[in-house]
Amino acid sequence: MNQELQQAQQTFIQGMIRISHFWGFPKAMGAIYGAIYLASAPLSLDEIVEQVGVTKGAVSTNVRTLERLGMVHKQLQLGDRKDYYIPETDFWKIIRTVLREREKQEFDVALRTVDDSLAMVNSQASPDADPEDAALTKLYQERMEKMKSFFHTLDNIVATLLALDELRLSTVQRLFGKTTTKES
Amino acid sequence: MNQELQQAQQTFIQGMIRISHFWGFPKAMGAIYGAIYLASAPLSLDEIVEQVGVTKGAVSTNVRTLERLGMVHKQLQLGDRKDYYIPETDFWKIIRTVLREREKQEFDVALRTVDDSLAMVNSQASPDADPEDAALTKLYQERMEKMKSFFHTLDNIVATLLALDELRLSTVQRLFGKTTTKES
DNA sequence: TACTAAGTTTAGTTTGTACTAAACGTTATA
DNA sequence: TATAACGTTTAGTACAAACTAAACTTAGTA
Repeated sequence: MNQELQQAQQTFIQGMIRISHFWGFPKAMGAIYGAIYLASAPLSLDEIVEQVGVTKGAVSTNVRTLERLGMVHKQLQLGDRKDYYIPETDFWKIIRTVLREREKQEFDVALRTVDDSLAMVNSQASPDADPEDAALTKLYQERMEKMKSFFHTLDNIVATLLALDELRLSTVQRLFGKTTTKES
Repeated sequence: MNQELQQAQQTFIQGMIRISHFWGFPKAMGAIYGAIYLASAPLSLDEIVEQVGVTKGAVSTNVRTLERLGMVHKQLQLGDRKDYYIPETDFWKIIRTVLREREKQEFDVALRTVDDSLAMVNSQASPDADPEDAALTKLYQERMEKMKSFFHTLDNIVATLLALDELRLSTVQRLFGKTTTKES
């Protein structure tokens, strides 16, 4: 590979590292995806090690996370014990998987926690002898209820996105400036 | 404050801690917002310290971040040197500020990095003597271009959200299940 | 002009987490 | 059945980031 290409690849991978880190994923994960994304052929674990410069162990775990998030796909070859990886290049698909695999659970937990604390307030046995407590109860109810319904709205938005099949998604794309769909 | 209310508050704050951590913010930040959000009156720094149980220094820096993100507002009182804080309770507003303050910059950086590496590929001086390099150049161009336009689309979506004023935003809310607008 | 009451800054510590190095399992091959 | 070629797991390390404790402003007050 000539110098310029190599440099372009390195810059690109640096970008992926930064993005990965920003979103709270391991930096190596971004680098690995970058390497796979710019590979002209499916990459084996050792080839990734070579290109990215982290140990096999780290690549092993990170590439597995990438697969769980639907960002890469394992490709086995008959008569070859190595695992090969190819990139998922449909970013809308990736977003949906990530939302399902990572965000959704955490949304649910957040929702549930607020629900729980609201339930605690509502289920107060004694009818607030202290007038100050009565006022506080009312405030808690209002504030928690407000956050609860906000989370519900978010949850609905995410659920809607997840329910959209690829065809419908292209509507979103058209709305906001179409992404090239042409595949290499 | 009676036992049940206190427990509800603690549960709620735990939830805020978790959410904060999940989104890559300091845990104390979530706790502090939780405390301010459930306060019946503006809280001073020392009151926050007392309720959340972290040192003044930490509260000072975290509360400043919260203010920058538009999640709380400083409220000064005449003849009182203390700073008091009240919560921003319009979550859509918060989302917009956070997008502007935090996400937007990072999006831009991501976009620029991909642009840069694509530029490197495009500006290759020599017209690829090696046919393998020529093929790789084409691949790089296609893949990088694809990601670039994806980021552009995302950028447009964010820009659109930021451009929406509150009135328009309520449309979004109505679409996906309305959030209580009533204020306490 | 010293003293107090506030918020901020900083040096040092703690802690969580990603990574390394190496041991480990497993499967194919000689 | 030993050896080699894989991927995985684990014990230990390194590092970044958040927090603590305390020094440092700054402004108002005795």
